[in-house]
Amino acid sequence: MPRTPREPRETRLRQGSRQRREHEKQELRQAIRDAAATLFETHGYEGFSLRQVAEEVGYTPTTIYLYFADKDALLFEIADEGFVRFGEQIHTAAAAVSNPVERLWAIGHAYLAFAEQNPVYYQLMFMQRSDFLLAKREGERRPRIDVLGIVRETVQAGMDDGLIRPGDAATFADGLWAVCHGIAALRISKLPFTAERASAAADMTLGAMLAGMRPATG
Amino acid sequence: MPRTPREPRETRLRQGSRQRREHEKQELRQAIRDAAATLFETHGYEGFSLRQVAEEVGYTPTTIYLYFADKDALLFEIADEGFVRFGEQIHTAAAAVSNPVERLWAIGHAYLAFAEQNPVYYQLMFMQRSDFLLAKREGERRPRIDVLGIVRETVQAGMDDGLIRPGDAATFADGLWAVCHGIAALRISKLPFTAERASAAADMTLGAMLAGMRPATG
Amino acid sequence: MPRTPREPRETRLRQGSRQRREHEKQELRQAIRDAAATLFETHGYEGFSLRQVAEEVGYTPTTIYLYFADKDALLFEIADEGFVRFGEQIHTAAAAVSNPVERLWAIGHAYLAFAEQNPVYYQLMFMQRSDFLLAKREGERRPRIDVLGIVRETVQAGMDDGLIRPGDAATFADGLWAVCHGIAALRISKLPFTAERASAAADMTLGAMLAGMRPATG
Amino acid sequence: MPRTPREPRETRLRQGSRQRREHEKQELRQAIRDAAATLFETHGYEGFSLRQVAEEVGYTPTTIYLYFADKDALLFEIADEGFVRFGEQIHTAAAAVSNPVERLWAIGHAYLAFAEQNPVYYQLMFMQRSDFLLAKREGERRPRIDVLGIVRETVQAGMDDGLIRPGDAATFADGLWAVCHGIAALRISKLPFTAERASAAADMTLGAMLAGMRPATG
DNA sequence: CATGAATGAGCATTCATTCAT
DNA sequence: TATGAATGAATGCTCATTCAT
Repeated sequence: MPRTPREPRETRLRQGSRQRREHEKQELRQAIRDAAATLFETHGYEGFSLRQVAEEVGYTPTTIYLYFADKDALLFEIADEGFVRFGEQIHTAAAAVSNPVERLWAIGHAYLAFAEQNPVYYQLMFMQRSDFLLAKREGERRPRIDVLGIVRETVQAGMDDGLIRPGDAATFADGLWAVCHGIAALRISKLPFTAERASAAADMTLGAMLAGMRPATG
Repeated sequence: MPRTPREPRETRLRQGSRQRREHEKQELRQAIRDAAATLFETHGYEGFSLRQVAEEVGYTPTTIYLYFADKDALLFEIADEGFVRFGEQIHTAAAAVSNPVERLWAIGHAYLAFAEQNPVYYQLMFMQRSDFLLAKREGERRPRIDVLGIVRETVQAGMDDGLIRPGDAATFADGLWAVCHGIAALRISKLPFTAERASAAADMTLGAMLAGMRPATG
Repeated sequence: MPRTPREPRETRLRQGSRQRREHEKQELRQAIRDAAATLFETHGYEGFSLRQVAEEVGYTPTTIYLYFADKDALLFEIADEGFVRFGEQIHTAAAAVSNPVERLWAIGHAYLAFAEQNPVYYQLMFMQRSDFLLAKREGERRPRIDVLGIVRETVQAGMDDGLIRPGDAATFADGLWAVCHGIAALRISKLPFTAERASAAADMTLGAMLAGMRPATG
Repeated sequence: MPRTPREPRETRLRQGSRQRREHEKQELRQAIRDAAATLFETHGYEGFSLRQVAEEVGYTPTTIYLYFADKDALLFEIADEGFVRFGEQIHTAAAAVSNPVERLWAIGHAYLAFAEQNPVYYQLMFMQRSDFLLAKREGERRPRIDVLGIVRETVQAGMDDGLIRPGDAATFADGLWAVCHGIAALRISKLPFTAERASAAADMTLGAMLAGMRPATG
């Protein structure tokens, strides 16, 4: 068996060490994000400070700046992570059904499920720092899924198929967004909306808009 | 850098105090509230500080504490005033029409008009400090109008009259609230929703829920 | 003896107390200025911080802001004090002699004496924060003496009297200023200029400009 | 506020490092010095930081310490370079004329020209860090030209030739230095001295000292 | 009723420097 | 030779709040 030429030992070590370090680095980076999200949840957007994040992860405030350029960059990255996850979940839900109306139901439920399960992210993405939503960053990492675009297309398809009363698809999509956002926001704002009550209101409202089609899920 | 040196805060305060004699004793409380409301509307929730309120009314920060327990109490009164105005506007709009469906249309439009015209208040009341919504403070002065209750009753009346498809009136009311809040919140969060687009989405969605009844107002 | 009507005791007390307080206030204010000047001398302009000033006077950094609006205001006030003292000393020296050339000698010596005796002030006024020199403040306390103007007038008088070779009085005045500033600045910059050496150079140079007139003072 | 989030410092550094391969090993020291000088000229004394220098040359801050003991050492080299250039320019100007008085004129103008064209250097060398002027560091590379010595010798020659009124040559030289430094410093301190006004004052004053000899240049 | 004086906690950010690798 | 990770010390400034008067 021909001996596979190997890198000298030292090089291997160095590479291994580099990988490990890179790994540790990514871990701390994630730890910072997590701590930030936690604190964000605890103290709210206003009472969220880099110092506390640093203390939470057990590092000096200065250290945070080794991983994130500034407070905004950290927040943006959290939001960005949220956008990606959000887009994926919506996309997955939408892809599971083909009938336009059922797909809109699915999207609506996925939207609300995301907000329910990730209130911190949702809050940052759509309530506190909605400016991130459109911010074009230089180093934009992963392409974001255009949720509103998907909804519009689906609405248009539904109208074309005669499943949805004809009208302006964009406006209809906006309406769907508003409904979902309204319910999510009321939930997050800790208004006296139990999950069940929110769910009932959502089904009721979406049902009215989608003309009595039964929800695809639950 | 040739920055014109500022006077220390104290001096600035003293100058402000010259303007104050106009206020009679008991009017001070109201003056504080007014100044607070103005500043709040100008600087928003985060940029709202007791010191600035004090400076604005021409009194010492300490003095504020003679009239309000703390910053939160003052903030609560601002919100409270918002709730009162909000309730009045909704009530007025609702009282103008008797047909239940038309009344719901009217309420919806009044709701959105309030949010559009008083975004800072709306934000405080329903987004930033929604905990105020139900908080019963000792100093609660005027009884608030129970908007959601009115909506529920109106929905129930509509169902009773056969104008609205039978169902749970409370849930229907929640749905209406969610629609309105969703649109208001998207507007306020500066998402790319022009007033026109928001209006169209509102009419579209309310229209779907209220089964094609025409809006009472343009 | 008619009893001089007196203020009620309480009022007298209050006034006394107010005066005392005002006095204490002015004392602390001066203490801050002094501490600032000291630190400025020790650490230089760059290494001069409000926190250190606070520590020096034994108060919290916050307290400084009760007396000065910000760092710049404190520095400005120190410089301002310097300008006043500077102007007075120059003016006094100038007023003591009437012959224009002797007066210029006197002014020159007074200038250098001020710089020698108040290096911190001189440095702030003419080297580090020369922007203060022309800054128009709202609350300008005392009118500053226009030293350069006096020099110009005196030069002009000297030229009119045939004591100084005819020419542009303003340019001549600028030259005198440059000479004095040069010597003062070299001294302050701790260049290897003993006081004697500086004094000799000053007399030599002024002597050349003022055509062999003997210095009015030592 | 929709601020485009920055990359963390580390990432920025890594990008810079791509450009670096061009530097050969031993040239790095010079590269650092060059970058430092540029940054120093751009940001001035206070705004000059090792991190920025490192970023500029595409290396880690730590690396700088392999070439320079600390920030001060790097700063010293910048000043040193300034002293060399300064000495060369003065020397060149002085060598161009042989008559002592003309030579002094030439030196004076060269002095002021250097200050005018390299204000940041002049400031560092003669105002901010005049302690460097005499400091003998180990790494002192090129012998500096003894400008003051040249001036003294030239003055002495002028006195010997009967062109300058007899007196102490060293004191006369000090006076010339003071005049030039005064004008340069007033210019640099941004006092309201236009270049023309400074030039006129210089010619006036030097003229008085050098007894009416015409300037060698312009 | 109102103030003046003062505080302690907090904030984002930058910097020079060190140490193990 | 060079780096990556981390730190500790600063800085200017603002804020809500307290306490004695």
